[in-house]
Amino acid sequence: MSQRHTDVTGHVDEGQACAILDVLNRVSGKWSIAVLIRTAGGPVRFTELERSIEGISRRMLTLTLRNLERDGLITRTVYPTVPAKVKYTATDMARELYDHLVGLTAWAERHGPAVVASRAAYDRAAAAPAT
Amino acid sequence: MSQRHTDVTGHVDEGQACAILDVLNRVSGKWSIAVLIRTAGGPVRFTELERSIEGISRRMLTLTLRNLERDGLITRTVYPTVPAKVKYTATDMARELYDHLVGLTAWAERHGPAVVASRAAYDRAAAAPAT
DNA sequence: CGGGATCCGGATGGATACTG
DNA sequence: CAGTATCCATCCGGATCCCG
Repeated sequence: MSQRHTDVTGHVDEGQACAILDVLNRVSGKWSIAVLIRTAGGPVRFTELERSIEGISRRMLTLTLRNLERDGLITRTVYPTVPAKVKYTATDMARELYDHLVGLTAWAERHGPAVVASRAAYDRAAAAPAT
Repeated sequence: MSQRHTDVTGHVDEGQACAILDVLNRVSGKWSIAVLIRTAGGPVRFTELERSIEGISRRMLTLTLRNLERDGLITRTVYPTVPAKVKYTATDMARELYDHLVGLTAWAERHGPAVVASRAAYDRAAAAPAT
């Protein structure tokens, strides 16, 4: 993992793809990023997340939190009060990761329209009869 | 899409997550990145890809290429020779995207071990009996 | 050679009812 | 409040056969 992945020609080897794919799979879940965003600013409670994420089910929120916690991207803190209280916070590692993801957003904003257009054109061509 | 997604406090809104997720889903396929890497250097033939990607099936290669083409990330060129010949090349847009993905690799290399460790610790704790 | 069509299994994600 | 358990729909990816 500490070896270089590019040679003098700038060519990239297969390991590169694996590394990228690995981190990608970690956050490519439908809700992972939403959770990361909301926990990056400090501790947030379960219900807070459930209400703010709009559309997420209890189950998916739990699963997402579990996976992120497992990977060390968020920390879970339980307050043993009478009505149980749990807060989640993104770790520094996660915040750093998120910064990189923001770089992707820049790309999305620059080329998003082009992608949409390309897609529309492609679909139109595919739907076009032989005529 | 051209609006800013962060306010003065640095807080991020929901649109941000959608934008990231959008581009993420585009390349999070199991083979997309592998194809992108190989086509970034110039035109590559279908069979070339099939042999170099090792483990990919004809179907998945086709599907991956189709999706990337649809999104305008690769261009497809058909040479109407007797045995049909087709070449694929990553577009500039795709190369730019790939550059951002490389940034994620840096993160993966820095924190990969930590993630693996965290995961192992988590699993060990989960497997531990009540004793 | 470069695909398309079909079938299939596993993983992913959603809805909801139940619980400490 | 913060989950867990269960059931179900969908999608992704693989294998295989067929076609121009």
